[in-house]
Amino acid sequence: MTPSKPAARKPRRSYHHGNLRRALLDEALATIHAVGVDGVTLREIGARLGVSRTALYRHFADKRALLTAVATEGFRTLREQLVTAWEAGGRGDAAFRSMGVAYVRFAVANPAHYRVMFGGFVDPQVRDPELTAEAEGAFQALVDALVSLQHAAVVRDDDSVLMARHVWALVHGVAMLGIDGHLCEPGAVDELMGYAFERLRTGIAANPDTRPTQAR
Amino acid sequence: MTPSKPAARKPRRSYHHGNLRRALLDEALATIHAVGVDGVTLREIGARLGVSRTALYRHFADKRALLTAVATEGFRTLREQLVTAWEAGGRGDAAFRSMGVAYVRFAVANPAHYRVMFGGFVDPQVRDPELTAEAEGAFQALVDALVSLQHAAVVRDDDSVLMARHVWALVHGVAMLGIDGHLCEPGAVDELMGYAFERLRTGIAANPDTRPTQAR
DNA sequence: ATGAAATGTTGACGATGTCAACACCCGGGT
DNA sequence: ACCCGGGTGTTGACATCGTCAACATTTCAT
Repeated sequence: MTPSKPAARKPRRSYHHGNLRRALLDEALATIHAVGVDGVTLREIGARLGVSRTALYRHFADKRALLTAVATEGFRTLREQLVTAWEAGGRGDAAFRSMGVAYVRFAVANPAHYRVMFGGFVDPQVRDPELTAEAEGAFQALVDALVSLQHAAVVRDDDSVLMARHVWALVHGVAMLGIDGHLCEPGAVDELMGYAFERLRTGIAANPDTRPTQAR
Repeated sequence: MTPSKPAARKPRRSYHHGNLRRALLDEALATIHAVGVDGVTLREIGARLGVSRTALYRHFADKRALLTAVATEGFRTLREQLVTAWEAGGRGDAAFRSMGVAYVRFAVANPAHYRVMFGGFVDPQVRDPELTAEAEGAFQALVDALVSLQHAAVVRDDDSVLMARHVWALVHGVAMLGIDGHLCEPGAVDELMGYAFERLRTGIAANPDTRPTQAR
């Protein structure tokens, strides 16, 4: 590509690093956040940690495995923020909305990281089991909240998953459009989220008659 | 990365190629479709066209410019397919749903191309004007359809844009989740689309009273 | 203490994007 | 008819990158 930076080196006392795997993940994430995923270079990351290029190969199979691990951690963080928003918001209607806001905020605040999670850097067709598990964990936070919201209504599990997917697709779409600059006017993301959740709210607990399956 | 293919060369009679720019775009798109965007190599593409690497630089500033052009064409064909679905479907309720299906179908049928359009391969922060225009054209197809659907109701323009963005985020989210394998069960994408559009339908033309003005 | 396993290093290789310098070819002005 | 300028394609070279093989060092179990 284009030129490169001088790469600050950091010495280290012992031959072994201590916890290189952890440090590699942190450094990779920092780099992704700073200059995007294309700026991630095994040599540069190694240099920054005062370690040689290829040291990484004792902890990850290859570059993609590193990015997969970063993506996995992203899903974990995302789930934590979703759960926090849900619980801090009082596990009610407003809390659910607040989950959605937290989701989009995570994506917009860490666009490059979010892209690593969803941008196909990871997954040609073989899905990493840890990544899949963590991604499903984040999704489960949505499902749990929805189920909790509907405790009064009689709903089949399938419907909860479907609703959660609906919400997921929506916030994911808003996040992606936001990241890609398709909602460039200031406040457009928030406005859209407000509109979408208002639309959503009028159907989750209140109107079982608008459900297609008619579960009553 | 890993190995590579022998790269079929194609001779050519005249020194000049004729329409290399067009051929480069087609070949790039074919490669993207076949092996993904990481498989796109200037050398390989050149070889396939019976032309030397760097020939590309007479038609595009660099690799990214090529991908940007591919993304631009993606938005153009997407818009065409959306408009076709809308018109062929009779410009009514069903046609609108059919637009959504067409959108998701385009993404799922051409995942790698779709990723080039949205995956941030293009846009560090500087948005290409042609790309932006074409993307807005595709979005406009949604807005137009929505406005047409609401010809009876009294709606401000802002609301139409907002609704269109809502729909866009939704189908974009469904498409992305589908592409990324987060909806892996067969039929999950269609099921989700059905559910989401059922939800959508009950609010576009019918219920002006569910607009966000009043709470609860 | 000793050998094995874990961890880190160096050297090398092929592939890639890109630049500079050069070669070819077509069309318009004389 | 000439020629010559700009558009188009080529070759050579370079820096960078991911990765492998072979080697060095450290840690740990016995």
